[in-house]
Amino acid sequence: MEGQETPARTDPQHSHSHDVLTPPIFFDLHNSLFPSDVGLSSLNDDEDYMIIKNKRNIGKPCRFAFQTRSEEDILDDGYRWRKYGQKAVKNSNFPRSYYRCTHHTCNVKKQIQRLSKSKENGVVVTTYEGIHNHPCEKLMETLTPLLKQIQFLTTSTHTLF
DNA sequence: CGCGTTTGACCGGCGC
DNA sequence: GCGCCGGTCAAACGCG
Repeated sequence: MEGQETPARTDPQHSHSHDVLTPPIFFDLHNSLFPSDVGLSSLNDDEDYMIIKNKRNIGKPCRFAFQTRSEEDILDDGYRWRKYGQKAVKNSNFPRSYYRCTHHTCNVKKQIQRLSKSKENGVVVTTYEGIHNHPCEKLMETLTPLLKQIQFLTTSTHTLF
């Protein structure tokens, strides 16, 4: 077929690229924000982010989360992760997976949750917890497109720190 | 054989 | 106190 004008596939450069949809939302110890609830709440009432407060997270390291759109669940952030759990969550068709950084002495964790409710099909919520105490393995060039998207979104919209 | 995933058990917090 | 729900453990398994 040489007249392929509208193949059903999405856009080029895509299959394992992630388009960043939201700026990273930071969660610190003081205002007790839960990024995983961001994904859940946008699942529940299909609305904007609903901030869930007054849960105890004393001693929890800081977290941040953002959404991307991709066919793949895992976005390559340059670190190596080992999966240590997967759970079905309420009001979601897709399970949530739990990853830990493979470096010993580094206990950074992340959650990956795909949301399928509402029209937001193919949106993945990635939540990071903690700060790496070792350098990234991959070259920075491979991460630059992703970082540029995040930086753009951070500066062009108002975020809460 | 080393390393990562899978998967059910387990556990602790929270609400009723 | 009990049951639901989310997070973690760990043994078995898979794969290079």
